[in-house]
Amino acid sequence: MERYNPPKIEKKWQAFWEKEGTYKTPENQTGKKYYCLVMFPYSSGDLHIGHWYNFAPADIHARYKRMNGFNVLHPIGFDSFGLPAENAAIKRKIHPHDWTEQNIERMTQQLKSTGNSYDWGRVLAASRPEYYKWTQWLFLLIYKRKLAYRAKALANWCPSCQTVLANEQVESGKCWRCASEVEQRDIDQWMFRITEYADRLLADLDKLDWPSQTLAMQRHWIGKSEGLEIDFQVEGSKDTIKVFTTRADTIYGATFMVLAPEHPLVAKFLSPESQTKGSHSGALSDYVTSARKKKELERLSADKDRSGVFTGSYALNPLSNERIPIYVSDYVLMGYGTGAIMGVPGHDARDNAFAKKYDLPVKTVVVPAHHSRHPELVSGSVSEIPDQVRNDTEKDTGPLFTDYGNIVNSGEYSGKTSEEVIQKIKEYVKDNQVGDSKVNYHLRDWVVSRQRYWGAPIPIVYCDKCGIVPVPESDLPIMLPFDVDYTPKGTSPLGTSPDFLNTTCPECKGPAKRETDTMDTFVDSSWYFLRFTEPWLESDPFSEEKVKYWLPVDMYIGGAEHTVLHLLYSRFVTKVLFDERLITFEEPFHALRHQGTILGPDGDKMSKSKGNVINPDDLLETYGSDTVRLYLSFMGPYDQGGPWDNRGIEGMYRFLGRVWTLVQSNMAEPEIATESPTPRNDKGVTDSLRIMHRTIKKVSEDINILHFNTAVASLMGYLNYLQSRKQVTREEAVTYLLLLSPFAPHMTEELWSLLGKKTSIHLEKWPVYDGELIKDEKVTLVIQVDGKVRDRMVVDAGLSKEEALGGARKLEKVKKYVSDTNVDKVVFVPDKLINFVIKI
RNA sequence: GCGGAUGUGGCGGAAUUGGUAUACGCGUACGGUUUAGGACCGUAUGGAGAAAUCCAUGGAGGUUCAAGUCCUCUCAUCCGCACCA
Repeated sequence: MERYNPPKIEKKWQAFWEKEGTYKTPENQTGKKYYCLVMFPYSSGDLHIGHWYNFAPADIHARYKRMNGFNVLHPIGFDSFGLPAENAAIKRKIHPHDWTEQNIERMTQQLKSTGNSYDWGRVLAASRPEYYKWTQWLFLLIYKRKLAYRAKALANWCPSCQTVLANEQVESGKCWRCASEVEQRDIDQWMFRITEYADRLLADLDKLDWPSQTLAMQRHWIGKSEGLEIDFQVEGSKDTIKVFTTRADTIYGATFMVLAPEHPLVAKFLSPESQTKGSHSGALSDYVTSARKKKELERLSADKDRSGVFTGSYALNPLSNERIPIYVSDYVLMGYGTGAIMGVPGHDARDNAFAKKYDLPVKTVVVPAHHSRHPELVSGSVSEIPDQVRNDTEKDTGPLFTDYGNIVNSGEYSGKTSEEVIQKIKEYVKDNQVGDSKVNYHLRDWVVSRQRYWGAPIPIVYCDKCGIVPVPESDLPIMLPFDVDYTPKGTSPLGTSPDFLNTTCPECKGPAKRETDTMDTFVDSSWYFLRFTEPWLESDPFSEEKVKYWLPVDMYIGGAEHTVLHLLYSRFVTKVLFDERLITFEEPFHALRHQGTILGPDGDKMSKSKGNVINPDDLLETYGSDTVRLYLSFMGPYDQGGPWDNRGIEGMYRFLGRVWTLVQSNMAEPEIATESPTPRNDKGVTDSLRIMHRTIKKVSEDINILHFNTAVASLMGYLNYLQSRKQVTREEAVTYLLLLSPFAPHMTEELWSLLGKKTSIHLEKWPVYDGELIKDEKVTLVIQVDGKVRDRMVVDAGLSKEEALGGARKLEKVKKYVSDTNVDKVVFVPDKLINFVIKI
């Protein structure tokens, strides 16, 4: 018998599969389908252990589905546009295109060495014209539907790299690359109107089989909040200040107003005519200037210290008619709501802190509901929650109470609940035209333009006569020019290519200039799952018929870091395509799972500086892909990850070695190497048959729900059994190899062929278990007295209560505690336990 | 602060509907095999105790004949978001 030599057999079978097209996606679109997708990797040129952990278990799942008769689509591709290519280009003096293609080449080799069952005929790369042509098409479609627009928007700007940064490239206010402080700049940007889909994106989350934390994060990101917009009149002026509030019930507690420094009215207060009114204008002007200059980081870190300034003006509360001072403070953000708030220090923590700092009055208008029987509170005759009716927590917070409760000190509204008063005030402001209902979202429109080279050019032309003109679809792709100066200089590199920049207007044929920004790479990845259904298609981005068959994705597996952006953008794009009637579904990913994070052996996050990085290429050389796949499956729950254990992987190698030996020892004994089913003995089902069918059941169910660790444990248990018996029938060997084949595709293929099989094990049918054969004939009955285990009895399954009791009472250990007279009652759970409950 | 999770041997972790806690692997110990080491095979392995037994699933209560599992409170760790009015 040859020794188990993974490098040799793995290369052999990888070549075989490629030659035979073993994993080619079936073209017939009849029968059940299964689309198993992993998040296509960025073409970094290095397949790290995190990729393996994402891809190998996903492949195990896909293989299982394939063997269960599904038409499986399990593709791979490259998310190959993006900033690192430009950085590499500058650093290594190699063109981003060449760098990217080299990386794709190298990663392809690495991916092939995993043994994953990809259909290599379907590889796509976002940076290739045949793909980005259709990304541009998508842009045009979104533009046509009036969901793309150009507007000034604040962008993260790195003054050192001279470029705009995406939000995810800003780490606590600093550039991820050079750690310079990031500035906010107003730049003309292309935006997608994702906010128009906010409600649908929120509502449809309920349809999805996604991890709860992912759903929660998307809900939070969309951040729907329902409230009222209410107008406050500025005293002695025609101006009104509109505020947004979700707590209209607290309006009688408003003792001041706050405007964001960027609020349009602030400029008015600074105007010469206003300045004559008071002495506040100098301070106001200084404050506003400094607040506007403040960098993102400072504003964020200023959360403890409330700063602000009085404008000198007053506003009138539309309900109470009270006169309240107007302040400016940067704790109010222009970007949310109306950029103005009513300050309710009795019932909002931030307003409370502000009031304390500037010595503004705090007024209690809501009291906890459990004090509602306190007559003074109900009548509204006290201005604060009396100490004697406060509980300990409330005493700590002083006059601050932020929950809903009962309304006091609020005129005709006193004595009602918060909910009732919110409703009443809504009616009041509508009737009197001082406000209306309003829904706000935290979700912002998606800024899709990037002032960078390595991305898909935005297919727009600027013409002096015709304005913004979309490029006709027939002119796509707008090729990314090769010969440009892509060193960062503050404007888009595409502008340095005159051939690219200068064009003719598609409408008037006059001279025009192209848009020089490229698209956010998240646009590339927002639709790639559709393209996989027919990546070679030249006439369209996808065929409606193929997409109808394959989509939505049945199982989407990838890192939790894409929980918000990629997954939200893909959902948005899918809904746009649905509205255009190009597809028939509204959600792209039916089931979603995230693999956990693998930590270094020391339990820390892997990093080069800590030297705790596990390199899969080294593992491959030592143990082979099958061992790595098995280890990744076995190390723990898939969504949990955890520290790498160098000794653990040794155990997996040993396990495979034992399988290797055991299956081959069977072949040396032809007399038991029969393919006929294991015979039943006279008594019925043999142990070996029962254990086999139980293993089939357990492994099948576990792979189906991605519980790879317990599936492997059960395969190990079965192996231990077979090994203890010291002989294996051919049927057992065949079944064992089939069950193991998704985990260890190379070794099982080798042993399969050594068993004399001529076709690939991976195209075989998955074993089916027989429910009748897994039932026990003998069961262990647990005998408890007062809930404590005292003994056990092995009995025939289905034994009656009477018989079981009779047997149990004869046991010595039971007799010690149980007499004929001291039993209060007996609990009997068939085939499980007897519990004697003793009289007290 | 808000949201989502997790807590079980020396370690990674198992455990349908509440019903044998610690499957499987790692490590360790002893034995076998081997010229030796490694590899391999076998046995044992939660803690205390001579034993009978008792104690153990972060902690404290509760429900139940019975709780890792259900309920209440609490502590710790991880992740995400965060001046969102």
